[in-house]
Amino acid sequence: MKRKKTETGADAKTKILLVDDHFVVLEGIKKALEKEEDFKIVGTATDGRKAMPMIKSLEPDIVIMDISMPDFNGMEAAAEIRKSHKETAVIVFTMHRDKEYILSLFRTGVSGYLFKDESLDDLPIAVRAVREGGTYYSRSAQQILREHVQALERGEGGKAGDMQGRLDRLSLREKEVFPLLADGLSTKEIADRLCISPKTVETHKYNIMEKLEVHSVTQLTKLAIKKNLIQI
Amino acid sequence: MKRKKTETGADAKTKILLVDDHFVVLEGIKKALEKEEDFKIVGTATDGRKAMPMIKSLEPDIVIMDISMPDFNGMEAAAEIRKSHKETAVIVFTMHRDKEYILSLFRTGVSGYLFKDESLDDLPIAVRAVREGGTYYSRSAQQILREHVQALERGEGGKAGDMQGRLDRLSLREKEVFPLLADGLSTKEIADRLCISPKTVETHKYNIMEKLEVHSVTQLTKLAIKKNLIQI
DNA sequence: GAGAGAAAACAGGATTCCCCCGATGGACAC
DNA sequence: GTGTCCATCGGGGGAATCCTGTTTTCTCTC
Repeated sequence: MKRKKTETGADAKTKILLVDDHFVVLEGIKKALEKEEDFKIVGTATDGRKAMPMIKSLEPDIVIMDISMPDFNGMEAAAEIRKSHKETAVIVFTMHRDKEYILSLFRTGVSGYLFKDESLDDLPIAVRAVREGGTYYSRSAQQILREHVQALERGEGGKAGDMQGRLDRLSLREKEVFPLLADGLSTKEIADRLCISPKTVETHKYNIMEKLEVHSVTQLTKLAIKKNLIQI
Repeated sequence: MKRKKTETGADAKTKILLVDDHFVVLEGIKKALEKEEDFKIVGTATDGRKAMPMIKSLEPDIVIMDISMPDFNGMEAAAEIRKSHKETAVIVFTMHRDKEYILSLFRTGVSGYLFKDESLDDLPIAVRAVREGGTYYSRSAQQILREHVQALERGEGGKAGDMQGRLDRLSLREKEVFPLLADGLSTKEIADRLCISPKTVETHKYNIMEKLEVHSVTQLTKLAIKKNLIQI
């Protein structure tokens, strides 16, 4: 994504949308970015679901978002954005140092990855890098990526990240049903929430269990906890 | 803790120490409090261990801190502060809505409890309430406390209300069935393993769910993980 | 632009399991 | 010996399960 010089004719400010379920984090990011004159925070949202229509209407250049959020998490949202709004770049800003996350989000094509417990000074730098069409992965994230590539080059990885691969193979809808299921909602409750038939939910459930090769909901729960899709 | 009118002679500003492992949260809190003229943020720390000497040297009136931090978490830090620095009040600012946490911290005598996903506007209000010697629990935290008190008044909780008490009340056989259940074994599998009828296992299951006041196996799973009865 | 493929939605139907209640017999209590 | 708790089992209705289908709508592909 190249810097937009349209709209105002001259250098338009980089439009940024913030997505995080904690207000305090939204405020913290705002504070770090507001002093930069070439940025403009066009909106904030507290989960992925609320963010999607805002991306459509506000057309931000960059979305900065967390991974763990209620209702439609960062993994799902990132995939959706990369699919439906290719002009919008995604910077992930999270506490999760999980290799699986970083690799998975790298594969879906997020442009940046920074950690909440690292300095905020990197954030404007990351935004500028991404605005110019580049990427910015924090030192730790980079290191994890590098180690993975090196492992692959040593031929250790052939089919590594086995479970993550299986998780990635879930369809969008399945990724939506999975955490609800793992959190203990009944077929009917999920059906009501998604406004579909219980029979459909059953089918999704069946397919999810097939794809993940598990045979009980509790294994699903443990998996979801491990992947931080639900909280304990 | 009454407002200090010492030191500067006139109305001294309320001295506040912030403790959170995420810089962005520290910045967010700063932003929410800096505009208040009667507050002064005297320092920040990223975990409980680093915070303790700062409390000793800076003598803050109020410490605002998270629960989950590396090295010396909020629970431990709160207890230590209440023990060694009685003049310093503690406000917990966290994402954890866990009843256990709230009750436990209430017992150790923290003065405030607020959630990260709720409005930041409450934070200055809480600080003022605590400064004047009062307490401030957010709506949700209050509700959880209230429910607990009401349960006690109904005589439901001799000493309980907390999950450990309920766990203790499980019979021997139930304690045996519980982890198997939580680990995802079917009724039949458990029956085979214990050499009893599936129907008996069902009854145990029913009673366990009653005693623990949960309504799905996944909640059982989460509980068992939390109590380290099964591995993820 | 025809065809292949995946995704999402739903239905049928046999089977099994789950939820809730009731019942029995043993142990220990006092 | 009457109470209380524990472990054991059964019944019945309703829900979930496991497959196997069908339909529609996309998106690639060639």
